[in-house]
Amino acid sequence: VAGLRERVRAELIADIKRLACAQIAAEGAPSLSLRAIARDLGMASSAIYRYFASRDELLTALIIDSYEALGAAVEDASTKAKPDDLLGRWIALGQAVRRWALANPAEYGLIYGTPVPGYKAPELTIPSATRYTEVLIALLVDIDATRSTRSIRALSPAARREYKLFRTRTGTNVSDDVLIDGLAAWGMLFGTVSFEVFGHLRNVIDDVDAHFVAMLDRVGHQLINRS
Amino acid sequence: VAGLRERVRAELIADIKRLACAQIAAEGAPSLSLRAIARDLGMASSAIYRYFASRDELLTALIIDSYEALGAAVEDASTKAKPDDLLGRWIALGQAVRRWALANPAEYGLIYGTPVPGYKAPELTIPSATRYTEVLIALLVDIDATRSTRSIRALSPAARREYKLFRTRTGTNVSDDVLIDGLAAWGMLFGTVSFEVFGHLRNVIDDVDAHFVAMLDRVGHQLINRS
DNA sequence: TGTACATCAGTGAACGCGCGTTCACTGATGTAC
DNA sequence: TGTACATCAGTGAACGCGCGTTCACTGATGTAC
Repeated sequence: VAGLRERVRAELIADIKRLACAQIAAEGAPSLSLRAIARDLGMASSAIYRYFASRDELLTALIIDSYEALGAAVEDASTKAKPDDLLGRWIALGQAVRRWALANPAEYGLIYGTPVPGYKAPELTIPSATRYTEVLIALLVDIDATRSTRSIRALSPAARREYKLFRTRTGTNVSDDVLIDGLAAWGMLFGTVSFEVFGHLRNVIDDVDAHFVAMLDRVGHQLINRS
Repeated sequence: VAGLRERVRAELIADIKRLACAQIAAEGAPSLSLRAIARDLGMASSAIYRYFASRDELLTALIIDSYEALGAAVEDASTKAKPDDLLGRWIALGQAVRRWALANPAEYGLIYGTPVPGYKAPELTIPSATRYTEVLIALLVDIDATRSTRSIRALSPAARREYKLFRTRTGTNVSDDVLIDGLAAWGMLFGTVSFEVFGHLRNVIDDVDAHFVAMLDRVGHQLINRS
Protein backbone atom coordinates (compact mmCIF):
# COMPACT_ATOMS: atom_id res chain seq x y z
CA VAL A 1 0.00 0.00 0.00
CA ALA A 2 1.43 3.34 -1.00
CA GLY A 3 1.84 5.78 1.88
CA LEU A 4 1.79 3.15 4.58
CA ARG A 5 5.08 4.38 5.96
CA GLU A 6 3.73 7.91 5.94
CA ARG A 7 0.61 6.92 7.78
CA VAL A 8 2.61 5.17 10.47
CA ARG A 9 4.80 8.22 10.67
CA ALA A 10 1.83 10.56 11.05
CA GLU A 11 0.46 8.37 13.79
CA LEU A 12 3.71 8.43 15.71
CA ILE A 13 3.88 12.21 15.41
CA ALA A 14 0.37 12.36 16.85
CA ASP A 15 1.42 10.00 19.65
CA ILE A 16 4.39 12.17 20.49
CA LYS A 17 2.21 15.26 20.63
CA ARG A 18 -0.35 13.53 22.79
CA LEU A 19 2.25 12.36 25.26
CA ALA A 20 3.83 15.80 25.24
CA CYS A 21 0.50 17.38 26.12
CA ALA A 22 -0.05 14.89 28.91
CA GLN A 23 3.38 15.69 30.24
CA ILE A 24 2.74 19.43 30.07
CA ALA A 25 -0.50 18.94 31.94
CA ALA A 26 1.28 16.95 34.64
CA GLU A 27 4.59 18.77 34.97
CA GLY A 28 4.27 22.01 33.07
CA ALA A 29 5.60 23.13 29.74
CA PRO A 30 9.08 24.11 30.91
CA SER A 31 9.86 20.58 32.08
CA LEU A 32 8.68 18.99 28.88
CA SER A 33 11.31 16.35 28.17
CA LEU A 34 12.00 14.57 24.92
CA ARG A 35 13.66 11.75 26.80
CA ALA A 36 10.56 11.21 28.91
CA ILE A 37 8.41 11.02 25.80
CA ALA A 38 10.76 8.47 24.27
CA ARG A 39 10.61 6.49 27.48
CA ASP A 40 6.81 6.50 27.42
CA LEU A 41 6.89 5.32 23.83
CA GLY A 42 9.37 2.59 24.68
CA MET A 43 11.95 3.78 22.21
CA ALA A 44 15.44 5.20 22.32
CA SER A 45 15.64 8.88 23.22
CA SER A 46 17.43 9.62 19.99
CA ALA A 47 14.56 8.24 17.91
CA ILE A 48 12.45 11.32 18.63
CA TYR A 49 14.81 13.29 16.44
CA ARG A 50 13.43 11.46 13.40
CA TYR A 51 10.20 13.37 14.03
CA PHE A 52 11.14 16.67 15.60
CA ALA A 53 14.46 18.36 15.05
CA SER A 54 14.54 19.78 18.58
CA ARG A 55 12.54 20.39 21.70
CA ASP A 56 11.62 23.87 20.52
CA GLU A 57 10.23 22.52 17.27
CA LEU A 58 7.94 20.20 19.22
CA LEU A 59 6.83 23.11 21.39
CA THR A 60 6.08 25.19 18.33
CA ALA A 61 3.98 22.39 16.88
CA LEU A 62 2.03 22.10 20.11
CA ILE A 63 1.42 25.84 20.26
CA ILE A 64 0.15 25.94 16.70
CA ASP A 65 -2.08 22.95 17.34
CA SER A 66 -3.49 24.64 20.43
CA TYR A 67 -4.31 27.86 18.64
CA GLU A 68 -5.88 25.89 15.82
CA ALA A 69 -7.94 23.79 18.20
CA LEU A 70 -9.20 26.86 20.04
CA GLY A 71 -9.92 28.56 16.73
CA ALA A 72 -11.85 25.55 15.48
CA ALA A 73 -13.86 25.32 18.71
CA VAL A 74 -14.78 29.00 18.53
CA GLU A 75 -15.67 28.87 14.83
CA ASP A 76 -17.76 25.82 15.44
CA ALA A 77 -19.75 27.39 18.23
CA SER A 78 -20.15 30.60 16.29
CA THR A 79 -21.59 29.01 13.18
CA LYS A 80 -24.17 27.19 15.26
CA ALA A 81 -25.68 30.47 16.48
CA LYS A 82 -28.11 32.37 14.27
CA PRO A 83 -26.23 35.16 12.47
CA ASP A 84 -28.60 37.90 13.61
CA ASP A 85 -28.68 36.75 17.21
CA LEU A 86 -25.79 38.90 18.33
CA LEU A 87 -26.09 38.10 22.03
CA GLY A 88 -26.28 34.41 21.21
CA ARG A 89 -23.12 34.66 19.14
CA TRP A 90 -21.26 36.42 21.93
CA ILE A 91 -22.33 33.89 24.54
CA ALA A 92 -21.48 31.00 22.22
CA LEU A 93 -18.03 32.47 21.66
CA GLY A 94 -17.41 32.92 25.36
CA GLN A 95 -18.67 29.47 26.27
CA ALA A 96 -16.55 27.90 23.54
CA VAL A 97 -13.39 29.56 24.86
CA ARG A 98 -14.10 28.51 28.42
CA ARG A 99 -15.08 24.94 27.54
CA TRP A 100 -12.04 24.45 25.40
CA ALA A 101 -9.80 25.86 28.12
CA LEU A 102 -11.27 23.64 30.83
CA ALA A 103 -11.04 20.58 28.58
CA ASN A 104 -7.45 21.39 27.61
CA PRO A 105 -5.84 23.25 30.50
CA ALA A 106 -2.30 22.33 29.47
CA GLU A 107 -2.78 23.70 25.98
CA TYR A 108 -4.53 26.79 27.34
CA GLY A 109 -1.64 27.46 29.70
CA LEU A 110 0.79 26.96 26.87
CA ILE A 111 -0.68 29.79 24.84
CA TYR A 112 -2.17 32.11 27.47
CA GLY A 113 -0.03 31.48 30.53
CA THR A 114 3.47 32.61 31.28
CA PRO A 115 5.51 32.32 28.11
CA VAL A 116 7.90 29.38 28.15
CA PRO A 117 11.24 30.91 29.11
CA GLY A 118 13.96 30.82 26.51
CA TYR A 119 11.45 29.92 23.85
CA LYS A 120 10.65 32.44 21.14
CA ALA A 121 7.54 31.69 19.14
CA PRO A 122 8.45 31.81 15.47
CA GLU A 123 6.47 33.94 13.03
CA LEU A 124 4.63 30.96 11.68
CA THR A 125 2.48 30.70 14.79
CA ILE A 126 0.80 34.04 14.04
CA PRO A 127 -1.81 32.89 11.51
CA SER A 128 -3.02 30.21 13.91
CA ALA A 129 -3.02 32.63 16.81
CA THR A 130 -5.31 35.08 15.06
CA ARG A 131 -7.78 32.49 13.88
CA TYR A 132 -10.25 32.82 16.75
CA THR A 133 -9.90 36.58 16.83
CA GLU A 134 -11.46 36.78 13.39
CA VAL A 135 -14.65 35.37 14.84
CA LEU A 136 -14.62 38.05 17.51
CA ILE A 137 -13.92 40.83 15.04
CA ALA A 138 -16.71 39.64 12.73
CA LEU A 139 -19.05 39.81 15.69
CA LEU A 140 -17.92 43.33 16.57
CA VAL A 141 -18.51 44.43 12.97
CA ASP A 142 -22.08 43.16 13.10
CA ILE A 143 -22.67 44.73 16.48
CA ASP A 144 -21.36 48.01 15.20
CA ALA A 145 -23.85 47.94 12.32
CA THR A 146 -26.82 47.61 14.65
CA ARG A 147 -25.85 49.99 17.41
CA SER A 148 -27.92 53.13 17.21
CA THR A 149 -26.60 55.34 19.96
CA ARG A 150 -23.09 56.55 20.46
CA SER A 151 -21.20 57.26 23.63
CA ILE A 152 -21.06 60.81 24.87
CA ARG A 153 -17.74 60.42 26.61
CA ALA A 154 -14.77 61.81 24.79
CA LEU A 155 -11.71 59.70 24.15
CA SER A 156 -8.19 60.99 24.32
CA PRO A 157 -6.52 61.75 20.99
CA ALA A 158 -3.99 59.00 21.70
CA ALA A 159 -6.75 56.45 22.20
CA ARG A 160 -8.56 57.55 19.06
CA ARG A 161 -5.33 57.26 17.10
CA GLU A 162 -4.87 53.75 18.49
CA TYR A 163 -8.31 52.58 17.44
CA LYS A 164 -7.81 54.08 14.01
CA LEU A 165 -4.60 52.08 13.70
CA PHE A 166 -6.50 48.99 14.76
CA ARG A 167 -9.02 49.54 11.99
CA THR A 168 -6.37 49.79 9.31
CA ARG A 169 -4.58 46.75 10.70
CA THR A 170 -7.67 44.57 10.68
CA GLY A 171 -9.21 46.12 7.58
CA THR A 172 -12.50 46.70 9.35
CA ASN A 173 -14.51 49.78 10.16
CA VAL A 174 -15.64 49.25 13.73
CA SER A 175 -16.40 52.44 15.66
CA ASP A 176 -14.33 53.49 18.66
CA ASP A 177 -17.29 52.79 20.90
CA VAL A 178 -17.73 49.19 19.89
CA LEU A 179 -14.00 48.61 19.71
CA ILE A 180 -13.35 49.73 23.24
CA ASP A 181 -16.24 47.68 24.58
CA GLY A 182 -15.13 44.71 22.50
CA LEU A 183 -11.56 44.85 23.76
CA ALA A 184 -12.84 45.13 27.33
CA ALA A 185 -15.07 42.12 26.76
CA TRP A 186 -12.13 40.25 25.26
CA GLY A 187 -10.03 40.94 28.34
CA MET A 188 -12.89 40.00 30.64
CA LEU A 189 -13.34 36.70 28.84
CA PHE A 190 -9.74 35.56 28.98
CA GLY A 191 -9.11 37.07 32.39
CA THR A 192 -11.96 35.12 33.91
CA VAL A 193 -11.03 31.90 32.12
CA SER A 194 -7.40 32.29 33.22
CA PHE A 195 -8.54 32.88 36.80
CA GLU A 196 -10.50 29.65 36.70
CA VAL A 197 -7.90 27.52 34.92
CA PHE A 198 -5.04 28.80 37.08
CA GLY A 199 -6.98 28.33 40.31
CA HIS A 200 -7.70 31.92 41.35
CA LEU A 201 -11.43 31.37 41.75
CA ARG A 202 -10.96 28.77 44.45
CA ASN A 203 -12.74 29.98 47.58
CA VAL A 204 -14.19 32.83 45.55
CA ILE A 205 -16.73 31.29 43.18
CA ASP A 206 -17.88 27.68 43.53
CA ASP A 207 -20.40 27.30 40.73
CA VAL A 208 -18.40 28.94 37.98
CA ASP A 209 -20.79 27.65 35.31
CA ALA A 210 -23.65 29.75 36.62
CA HIS A 211 -21.53 32.81 37.31
CA PHE A 212 -19.82 32.69 33.95
CA VAL A 213 -22.99 32.57 31.91
CA ALA A 214 -24.53 35.34 34.01
CA MET A 215 -21.49 37.50 33.39
CA LEU A 216 -21.41 36.75 29.67
CA ASP A 217 -25.06 37.72 29.45
CA ARG A 218 -24.49 40.99 31.27
CA VAL A 219 -21.39 41.99 29.35
CA GLY A 220 -23.05 40.91 26.12
CA HIS A 221 -25.94 43.29 26.70
CA GLN A 222 -23.58 46.14 27.40
CA LEU A 223 -21.70 45.28 24.24
CA ILE A 224 -24.76 45.22 22.04
CA ASN A 225 -27.13 47.85 23.45
CA ARG A 226 -24.67 50.45 24.57
CA SER A 227 -26.20 53.85 25.09
CA VAL B 1 26.23 46.05 68.37
CA ALA B 2 23.45 43.68 69.23
CA GLY B 3 21.70 42.16 66.24
CA LEU B 4 24.54 42.77 63.82
CA ARG B 5 24.53 39.13 62.79
CA GLU B 6 20.79 39.30 62.31
CA ARG B 7 21.04 42.37 60.15
CA VAL B 8 23.64 40.74 57.93
CA ARG B 9 21.44 37.71 57.76
CA ALA B 10 18.39 39.74 56.76
CA GLU B 11 20.41 41.45 54.07
CA LEU B 12 21.56 38.17 52.63
CA ILE B 13 18.01 36.87 52.57
CA ALA B 14 17.02 39.99 50.67
CA ASP B 15 19.93 39.45 48.28
CA ILE B 16 18.88 35.88 47.63
CA LYS B 17 15.32 36.97 46.90
CA ARG B 18 16.48 39.73 44.61
CA LEU B 19 18.70 37.37 42.62
CA ALA B 20 15.91 34.82 42.52
CA CYS B 21 13.54 37.40 41.05
CA ALA B 22 16.12 38.41 38.47
CA GLN B 23 16.55 34.78 37.56
CA ILE B 24 12.80 34.25 37.26
CA ALA B 25 12.56 37.29 35.03
CA ALA B 26 15.33 35.94 32.80
CA GLU B 27 14.65 32.22 32.75
CA GLY B 28 11.22 31.70 34.24
CA ALA B 29 10.10 30.44 37.59
CA PRO B 30 10.37 26.72 36.83
CA SER B 31 14.08 26.93 36.14
CA LEU B 32 14.82 28.88 39.31
CA SER B 33 17.99 27.28 40.60
CA LEU B 34 19.44 27.50 44.08
CA ARG B 35 22.86 26.61 42.71
CA ALA B 36 22.73 29.50 40.26
CA ILE B 37 21.85 31.91 43.06
CA ALA B 38 24.76 30.64 45.14
CA ARG B 39 27.02 31.07 42.13
CA ASP B 40 25.88 34.67 41.69
CA LEU B 41 26.53 35.32 45.35
CA GLY B 42 29.98 33.73 45.11
CA MET B 43 29.27 31.16 47.78
CA ALA B 44 28.96 27.40 48.00
CA SER B 45 25.66 25.99 46.79
CA SER B 46 25.07 24.37 50.14
CA ALA B 47 25.26 27.73 51.92
CA ILE B 48 21.80 28.71 50.64
CA TYR B 49 20.35 26.09 52.94
CA ARG B 50 21.27 28.26 55.92
CA TYR B 51 18.58 30.67 54.68
CA PHE B 52 15.95 28.59 52.93
CA ALA B 53 15.27 24.99 53.76
CA SER B 54 14.41 24.13 50.17
CA ARG B 55 13.67 25.51 46.75
CA ASP B 56 9.94 25.42 47.45
CA GLU B 57 10.37 27.48 50.60
CA LEU B 58 12.14 30.16 48.59
CA LEU B 59 9.35 30.10 46.00
CA THR B 60 6.75 30.46 48.72
CA ALA B 61 8.58 33.46 50.14
CA LEU B 62 8.73 35.07 46.70
CA ILE B 63 5.03 34.46 46.10
CA ILE B 64 4.08 35.98 49.42
CA ASP B 65 6.33 38.97 48.79
CA SER B 66 4.74 39.47 45.38
CA TYR B 67 1.19 39.42 46.71
CA GLU B 68 2.21 41.81 49.47
CA ALA B 69 3.91 44.18 47.06
CA LEU B 70 0.89 44.21 44.76
CA GLY B 71 -1.38 44.71 47.75
CA ALA B 72 0.72 47.59 49.02
CA ALA B 73 0.78 49.25 45.59
CA VAL B 74 -2.99 49.00 45.27
CA GLU B 75 -3.64 50.24 48.81
CA ASP B 76 -1.28 53.11 48.24
CA ALA B 77 -2.99 54.23 45.05
CA SER B 78 -6.39 53.80 46.59
CA THR B 79 -5.74 55.96 49.63
CA LYS B 80 -4.49 58.76 47.40
CA ALA B 81 -7.87 59.06 45.66
CA LYS B 82 -10.69 60.97 47.32
CA PRO B 83 -13.02 58.51 49.07
CA ASP B 84 -16.16 59.79 47.37
CA ASP B 85 -14.60 59.87 43.90
CA LEU B 86 -15.64 56.36 42.97
CA LEU B 87 -14.47 56.52 39.38
CA GLY B 88 -11.13 57.92 40.52
CA ARG B 89 -10.73 55.08 42.97
CA TRP B 90 -11.46 52.49 40.30
CA ILE B 91 -9.05 54.03 37.83
CA ALA B 92 -6.37 54.33 40.51
CA LEU B 93 -6.81 50.68 41.40
CA GLY B 94 -6.53 49.57 37.78
CA GLN B 95 -3.54 51.74 37.07
CA ALA B 96 -1.80 50.50 40.19
CA VAL B 97 -2.25 46.88 39.18
CA ARG B 98 -0.99 47.51 35.67
CA ARG B 99 1.97 49.63 36.75
CA TRP B 100 3.05 47.11 39.33
CA ALA B 101 2.75 44.28 36.81
CA LEU B 102 4.78 46.10 34.17
CA ALA B 103 7.44 47.05 36.72
CA ASN B 104 7.60 43.50 38.10
CA PRO B 105 6.72 41.12 35.27
CA ALA B 106 8.49 38.15 36.86
CA GLU B 107 6.56 38.54 40.09
CA TYR B 108 3.33 39.09 38.21
CA GLY B 109 3.85 35.92 36.21
CA LEU B 110 4.67 34.07 39.39
CA ILE B 111 1.29 34.77 40.90
CA TYR B 112 -1.01 35.20 37.88
CA GLY B 113 0.64 33.07 35.21
CA THR B 114 0.72 29.33 34.83
CA PRO B 115 1.15 27.83 38.28
CA VAL B 116 4.66 26.48 38.86
CA PRO B 117 4.34 22.73 38.21
CA GLY B 118 4.86 20.46 41.16
CA TYR B 119 4.60 23.38 43.53
CA LYS B 120 1.61 23.62 45.82
CA ALA B 121 1.11 26.98 47.45
CA PRO B 122 0.78 26.45 51.19
CA GLU B 123 -2.13 27.91 53.13
CA LEU B 124 -0.05 30.71 54.51
CA THR B 125 -0.02 32.52 51.16
CA ILE B 126 -3.77 33.14 51.34
CA PRO B 127 -3.78 36.23 53.60
CA SER B 128 -1.29 37.96 51.32
CA ALA B 129 -3.18 36.92 48.21
CA THR B 130 -6.42 38.49 49.40
CA ARG B 131 -4.86 41.75 50.47
CA TYR B 132 -5.50 43.70 47.27
CA THR B 133 -8.95 42.19 46.87
CA GLU B 134 -10.07 43.96 50.02
CA VAL B 135 -9.49 47.27 48.29
CA LEU B 136 -11.64 46.15 45.40
CA ILE B 137 -14.39 44.87 47.66
CA ALA B 138 -14.42 48.09 49.66
CA LEU B 139 -14.87 49.97 46.41
CA LEU B 140 -17.74 47.73 45.35
CA VAL B 141 -19.43 48.28 48.70
CA ASP B 142 -19.26 52.05 48.23
CA ILE B 143 -20.46 51.79 44.64
CA ASP B 144 -23.37 49.67 45.77
CA ALA B 145 -24.41 52.32 48.27
CA THR B 146 -24.69 55.02 45.59
CA ARG B 147 -26.27 53.07 42.79
CA SER B 148 -29.89 54.07 42.43
CA THR B 149 -31.23 51.86 39.67
CA ARG B 150 -31.25 48.11 39.52
CA SER B 151 -30.89 45.81 36.57
CA ILE B 152 -34.05 44.46 34.99
CA ARG B 153 -32.45 41.26 33.75
CA ALA B 154 -33.18 38.19 35.82
CA LEU B 155 -30.35 36.03 37.09
CA SER B 156 -30.54 32.27 37.28
CA PRO B 157 -31.21 30.81 40.74
CA ALA B 158 -27.75 29.19 40.66
CA ALA B 159 -26.09 32.54 40.02
CA ARG B 160 -28.10 34.24 42.76
CA ARG B 161 -27.13 31.46 45.17
CA GLU B 162 -23.49 31.96 44.20
CA TYR B 163 -23.54 35.69 44.89
CA LYS B 164 -25.27 35.09 48.19
CA LEU B 165 -22.48 32.71 49.14
CA PHE B 166 -19.97 35.35 48.13
CA ARG B 167 -21.61 37.85 50.47
CA THR B 168 -21.43 35.51 53.45
CA ARG B 169 -17.82 34.64 52.63
CA THR B 170 -16.70 38.24 52.45
CA GLY B 171 -19.03 39.52 55.13
CA THR B 172 -20.32 42.27 52.87
CA ASN B 173 -23.70 43.13 51.50
CA VAL B 174 -23.06 44.02 47.87
CA SER B 175 -26.04 43.55 45.57
CA ASP B 176 -26.02 40.98 42.78
CA ASP B 177 -25.91 43.77 40.23
CA VAL B 178 -22.78 45.40 41.52
CA LEU B 179 -21.16 42.08 42.27
CA ILE B 180 -21.55 40.76 38.76
CA ASP B 181 -20.26 43.99 37.25
CA GLY B 182 -17.43 44.05 39.74
CA LEU B 183 -16.33 40.52 38.97
CA ALA B 184 -16.49 41.28 35.26
CA ALA B 185 -14.36 44.37 35.80
CA TRP B 186 -11.94 42.33 37.88
CA GLY B 187 -11.55 39.82 35.06
CA MET B 188 -11.19 42.58 32.49
CA LEU B 189 -8.44 44.21 34.53
CA PHE B 190 -6.28 41.14 35.01
CA GLY B 191 -7.08 39.75 31.58
CA THR B 192 -5.86 42.90 29.89
CA VAL B 193 -2.79 43.18 32.10
CA SER B 194 -1.93 39.53 31.47
CA PHE B 195 -2.33 40.06 27.73
CA GLU B 196 0.12 42.92 27.89
CA VAL B 197 2.66 41.30 30.21
CA PHE B 198 2.59 37.99 28.34
CA GLY B 199 2.90 39.65 24.94
CA HIS B 200 -0.55 39.12 23.44
CA LEU B 201 -1.08 42.79 22.61
CA ARG B 202 1.89 42.87 20.27
CA ASN B 203 0.63 43.87 16.83
CA VAL B 204 -2.77 44.57 18.35
CA ILE B 205 -2.36 47.67 20.48
CA ASP B 206 0.74 49.85 20.35
CA ASP B 207 -0.03 52.62 22.80
CA VAL B 208 -1.34 50.47 25.62
CA ASP B 209 -1.20 53.41 28.04
CA ALA B 210 -3.85 55.33 26.16
CA HIS B 211 -6.03 52.32 25.47
CA PHE B 212 -5.86 51.08 29.02
CA VAL B 213 -6.97 54.30 30.61
CA ALA B 214 -9.77 54.71 28.06
CA MET B 215 -11.00 51.23 28.85
CA LEU B 216 -10.76 51.76 32.61
CA ASP B 217 -12.78 54.93 32.23
CA ARG B 218 -15.46 53.19 30.19
CA VAL B 219 -15.76 50.15 32.40
CA GLY B 220 -15.67 52.38 35.48
CA HIS B 221 -18.69 54.31 34.27
CA GLN B 222 -20.59 51.12 33.62
CA LEU B 223 -19.65 49.93 37.07
CA ILE B 224 -20.81 53.06 38.83
CA ASN B 225 -23.80 54.36 36.88
CA ARG B 226 -25.38 51.10 35.84
CA SER B 227 -28.99 51.46 34.84
C1' DT C 1 38.09 42.07 81.62
C1' DG C 2 39.31 37.46 80.27
C1' DT C 3 38.43 32.84 79.44
C1' DA C 4 35.38 28.54 77.99
C1' DC C 5 31.84 27.21 75.41
C1' DA C 6 27.90 27.31 72.24
C1' DT C 7 26.11 29.01 68.16
C1' DC C 8 26.19 30.00 63.59
C1' DA C 9 27.90 30.91 58.47
C1' DG C 10 30.03 28.97 55.07
C1' DT C 11 32.93 25.09 52.71
C1' DG C 12 33.71 21.41 49.48
C1' DA C 13 33.00 16.90 48.24
C1' DA C 14 29.72 13.68 47.18
C1' DC C 15 24.99 11.27 46.16
C1' DG C 16 22.04 10.17 42.36
C1' DC C 17 19.56 12.07 39.01
C1' DG C 18 17.80 13.86 34.40
C1' DC C 19 18.47 16.53 30.42
C1' DG C 20 19.26 17.78 24.91
C1' DT C 21 21.77 16.42 21.31
C1' DT C 22 25.18 13.87 18.29
C1' DC C 23 26.96 9.95 15.90
C1' DA C 24 28.13 5.67 13.80
C1' DC C 25 25.50 1.67 13.33
C1' DT C 26 21.90 -2.05 11.96
C1' DG C 27 17.94 -3.70 9.58
C1' DA C 28 13.83 -3.21 7.47
C1' DT C 29 11.01 -0.97 4.00
C1' DG C 30 10.33 0.95 -0.32
C1' DT C 31 11.97 2.14 -5.44
C1' DA C 32 14.08 1.73 -10.13
C1' DC C 33 15.63 -1.00 -13.68
C1' DT D 1 9.12 -10.74 -11.52
C1' DG D 2 13.62 -10.36 -9.47
C1' DT D 3 17.58 -8.04 -8.19
C1' DA D 4 20.51 -3.74 -6.59
C1' DC D 5 20.34 0.22 -4.35
C1' DA D 6 18.60 4.16 -1.69
C1' DT D 7 15.86 5.63 1.92
C1' DC D 8 14.30 5.61 6.33
C1' DA D 9 13.25 4.16 11.49
C1' DG D 10 15.24 3.06 15.31
C1' DT D 11 19.46 1.73 18.45
C1' DG D 12 22.72 2.44 22.09
C1' DA D 13 26.61 4.63 23.68
C1' DA D 14 28.55 8.83 24.62
C1' DC D 15 29.31 14.15 25.24
C1' DG D 16 28.94 17.67 28.69
C1' DC D 17 25.95 19.75 31.46
C1' DG D 18 23.09 21.29 35.58
C1' DC D 19 20.23 20.23 39.33
C1' DG D 20 18.54 19.65 44.76
C1' DT D 21 20.10 18.07 48.79
C1' DT D 22 23.14 15.92 52.48
C1' DC D 23 27.04 15.72 55.46
C1' DA D 24 31.15 16.14 58.10
C1' DC D 25 34.10 19.89 58.56
C1' DT D 26 36.40 24.59 59.76
C1' DG D 27 36.52 29.13 61.65
C1' DA D 28 34.55 33.11 63.13
C1' DT D 29 31.18 35.45 65.95
C1' DG D 30 28.64 35.97 69.98
C1' DT D 31 27.41 34.65 75.17
C1' DA D 32 27.89 33.32 80.11
C1' DC D 33 30.50 33.14 84.07
